[in-house]
Amino acid sequence: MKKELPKIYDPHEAEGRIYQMWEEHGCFEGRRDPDKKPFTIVMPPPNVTGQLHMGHAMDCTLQDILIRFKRMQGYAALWMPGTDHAGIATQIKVEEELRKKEGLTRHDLGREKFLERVWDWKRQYGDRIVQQQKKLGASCDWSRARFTMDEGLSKAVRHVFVSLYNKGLIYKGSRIVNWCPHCVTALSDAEVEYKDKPGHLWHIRYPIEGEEGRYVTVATTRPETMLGDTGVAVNPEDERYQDIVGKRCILPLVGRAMPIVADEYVDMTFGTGCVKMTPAHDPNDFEVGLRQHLETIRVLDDNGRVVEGYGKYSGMDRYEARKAIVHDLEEQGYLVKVEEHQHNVGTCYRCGTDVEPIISAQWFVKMEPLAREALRVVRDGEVQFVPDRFSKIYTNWMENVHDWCISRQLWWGHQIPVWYCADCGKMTVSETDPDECEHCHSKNIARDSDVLDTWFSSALWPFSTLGWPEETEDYKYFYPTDVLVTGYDIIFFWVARMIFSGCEHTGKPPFHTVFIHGLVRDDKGRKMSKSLGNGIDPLEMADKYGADALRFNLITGNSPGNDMRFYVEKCEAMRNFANKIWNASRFVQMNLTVEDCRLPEHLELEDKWILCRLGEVISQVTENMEAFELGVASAKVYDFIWSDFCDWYIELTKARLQGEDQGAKEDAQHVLVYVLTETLKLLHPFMPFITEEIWQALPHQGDYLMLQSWPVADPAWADQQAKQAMEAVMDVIRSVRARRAEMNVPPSKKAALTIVTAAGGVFAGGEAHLKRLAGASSVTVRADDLADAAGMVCCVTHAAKAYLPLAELVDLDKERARIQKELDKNRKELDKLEAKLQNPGFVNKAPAQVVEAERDRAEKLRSLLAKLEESAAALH
RNA sequence: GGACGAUUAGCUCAGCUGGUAGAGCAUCCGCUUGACGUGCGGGAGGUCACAGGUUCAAGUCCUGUAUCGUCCACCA
Repeated sequence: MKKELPKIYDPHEAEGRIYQMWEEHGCFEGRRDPDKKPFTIVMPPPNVTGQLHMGHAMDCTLQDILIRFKRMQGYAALWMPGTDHAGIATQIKVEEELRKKEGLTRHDLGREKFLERVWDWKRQYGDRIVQQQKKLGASCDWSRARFTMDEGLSKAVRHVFVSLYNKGLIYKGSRIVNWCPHCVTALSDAEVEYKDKPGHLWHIRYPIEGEEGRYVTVATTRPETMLGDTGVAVNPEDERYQDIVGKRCILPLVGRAMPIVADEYVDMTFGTGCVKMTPAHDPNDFEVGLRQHLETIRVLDDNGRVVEGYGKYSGMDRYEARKAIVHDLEEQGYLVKVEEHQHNVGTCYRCGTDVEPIISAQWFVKMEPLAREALRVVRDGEVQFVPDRFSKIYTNWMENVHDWCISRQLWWGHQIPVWYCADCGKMTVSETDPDECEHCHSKNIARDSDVLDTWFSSALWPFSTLGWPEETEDYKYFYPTDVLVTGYDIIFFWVARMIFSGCEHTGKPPFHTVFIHGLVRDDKGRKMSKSLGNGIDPLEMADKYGADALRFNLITGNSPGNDMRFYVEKCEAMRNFANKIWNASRFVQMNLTVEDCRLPEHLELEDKWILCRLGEVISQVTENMEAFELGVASAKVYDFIWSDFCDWYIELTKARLQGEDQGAKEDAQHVLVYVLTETLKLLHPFMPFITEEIWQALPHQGDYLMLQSWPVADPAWADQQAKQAMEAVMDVIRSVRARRAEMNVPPSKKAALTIVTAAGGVFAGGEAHLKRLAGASSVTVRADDLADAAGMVCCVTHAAKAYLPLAELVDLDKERARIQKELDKNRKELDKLEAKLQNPGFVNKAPAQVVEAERDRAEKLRSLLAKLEESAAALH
C-alpha cells in the first residue's frame, strides 16, 4: 500500500495518469441511485470550433469544484458535458478554410457538400476542447456527452419548434431585423452589440412639392438610406410645420414625391423637428410607416449594397454610396450642414460589422407569454441568481424583451422544419419530414432553407441532453438540474432562454440556482481577446504550474460575479502551495510506521488543538461551499494547511516523532495522517490531482479520494480549553522568537528559558515545544516572579512572562523604549475597551456573548499590562 | 437617459448575516532548524474614496457626492 512520494511533485506526469485512472474506473459516471439525491450540473457547451480560453478554464473549474464537492457529500452527481454547433462561428471558420485552401465559397460547393465539410471539421476538431477540459481535471460524465446537432437533440429542437408553432408562439413575419451584411444573415437583438462611434449628422433639405423655394430640412446619420425614404414626419403638436402636414415633398437625387405626415414619434426638440422616414431600414420608421401607411422600399441588398434601380448608386456598398450621395447632395445644394455626432451603432457580435436594419421575412418566437412565467419563477425564488444582483438584470431584460428572431440565413444548424407548397402556397410544419403538402397533398413542396439560431437549441440544453422529449430514466431522475454556472455575459443569450424554455416545455424551471461568475481579464484589466493578443493560454499555465495551481489561482480570493485579473505570478504562488502540501505529506509519510488512519486514544494538547482547528475549518469551509463562496472556502483551506498544519502542528509533533517513546510516536503519526487525510478531502475539489496522488500514497480505505465522503466535524473536537491552552504556549513561542529576532540571536544560540505563569501545567507540558521552537536550552516553569531579573530579557504575553538570560545582548535603553511602546499601545487599547464596557448602552444592548468576549479581552489586556509594568520596573 | 458594480497595505484583491482591519506578491532584518529556500522566523506598511445618517457599535446598513468600469435603452 505504501508508495513513497518522490522528492519533487511533477504535475505534468501525475495529472494525465490520475485523470486516466479516474476515467477508466468510471469515477465520473453519474449513476442513478434511488437511495441518493441527484445533483446535476449541465455544462455550458463550448463551441465545437473553440479552443479553451481562460474564461472556459474558470467556468470549468467552478463547476468541477461544485460537482466534486456534491459527489463527496453523497449525492448522485452528474456533470453533463457537451459541445455546441455554434452556427455562425463554425460556418465562418469552415468557409474561411475553404476559401484559403481551395479558393471556393460555400455556394460553389452547394449546401449538401458544404455541410459534409462542416461535419468533417467537427469530427476533426470537435474533440479538441474536450481534451483540454480533461487536462483541467473536469469530472464530467463523458459517456453522456452530447452535441447540439445530435439526433436526439435535433429531435427535441423540432419538437419544440412544432409545439411552439402550434401554440401560436412561433410565427413568420416581415419585420425590421438586425442584419449583418458580412455574415449575410439576420441576428437577434441579443446578438447586436452597441458601440459608441463618432459619426456625422447630415442636414438635408427636401423641396416641398409645388412651393418653389420652400424646403423641409431633415437630419440623418445614415444619408444613404434616403434612397428608401417614403415620407417625412413631424410632430402633430409642432406649430412650425402645421401648414405642411399633408403636403408632399420631393426626394432629392431620386425625385420621388412623398407625403409629409404628423406622428407623435417625432421629438420636436431634436434637430429640426423633421424626420425622414425609411420604413424598410429603420425600426422606428417602420412603425411610423405602418401607422401612416407609408410605402416600404428596400434599397440595400443582403450584402449591404444599393439595389438595382438607383442609377450609379446601384451596386455600391453602403459606405461608398454614403460618400457619393453626400457629395451629390452638396453639389446640388441640398446639403444644409454637417455636424459631428457621437452615436450608438449596432454591430454584429460575431464579426463586428455594423448591423443594418433591414425589413425581411423571418421567423420569430412570441416572447410575451413565455416571459411571464420566466419572470415569475425568478420573482418567486424558484430560480435564484448568485449573486442576487443578477436577478435584477435578468428581470429588467425579460420585462422589455422583444420577439426573438430565430431564423438565420445560414446552412450550418437546425434547418427550419417548414415546407412551402408551390401549388396552394400554404406551409406544412412538421416534426418528421413530410412528402406532401398537408393541405393540398401536392408533392411540390420545398423546405425553408434557413436554419435556427444556435441559441434555440442551446435553450433546450438542460433537458434535451437528458433525453427529452422522451421520458427517459435520466430525464426523470436528473431533471430539473441543480446549478447552472456561467458568465454574466451570456445571461440573455442563454440563461434567460433556458429558463423560459424549461418552464414552457417541461413545466419546470431547468435549475434552481444560477451561479454567475465574471470575466478573466489580463493583468492590466483588459478583456482577453484574440485581436489584442493578450490572451493567456490556460493549458500553457497548467503545463507549467500544474492544473491544480491554475485552478486554485482562478478561484481563490475572487468573489462571485466579479471580474478578475490574471497574474502569472499568482500561478507561481499557487504552485508553491502545492509544493508545500507535497512536502508536508512527504514529511508525514516518511515518519510513518503505522498502517491505518484513525485517531489514537490518547491525545496531547497539540493534537487537541489541531483537531479543534480542523473541526472549525471543516464547518466553515462546508458552509462557504454551500453558499457558493468558493473563493473564501479555498482561502481557508490554504491558511489551515500552511499556517496551522505546516507551520505549527507538524513542528509540534517533531518532539514526539523524534523521541524515544514508541507509543507517543505512533500517536503523533496517527493524528498527522488523520488530519492530513481530512484536509486532503477538503482541498480535493479545488486541487483534485495532487490530493488524489498523495492520498493514494497514504494509508486509506476505499479506492479513490474523489469518491470519499466529505469530512464532517466531530463535536468532540471542539475543546476550547485545550485550544486556548495550546495558544498560550504558542504565544510564548512567538514572543520569544520576536525578541530573539530583534536582538539578532540566531536559532543556533540556545538560551535557558524561565517561564513565570499561573497556568503552570500547560507550560510544563509544552517544554519540548519551547525548546524546539523558541530556541530554549532548558525550560523552567515557576509560579512566582524572579526576584532579580537583572540582565534578563523579558517576553510578555497574556498568560506568561518568559525570561531569557541574554544580558550581554541587551541594550537597556532600547529595552525600556520597547516596553514603553508596548505599554502605550496596549494601554490605549484597554482605555478604549473600558470606556466601551462602562457604556450602559453597550452592556445592555449588545448580545451577552459579545459583552463577555470584550470583558475577557479587557482582562487579558490588564494582565498583559501588569506584566509589562513589572518588567519595566525590573529594568530600573 | 436608466440600472449595476468598483473605490481597503506599494501592487492585485478577500473580508458571509454590523462586534478587536486580512491574504498573495513586493519590501526590510535574520536563518544550510534532518518535509519544503517553490522554504523558515521576525518586522514595516491601512484615518477601509468623500460627506452625512441609523446603531451601544459601521469597511460592513441607509442617503448623497466624486472617480473608474460594465450592462441596458428605437431619439433621426
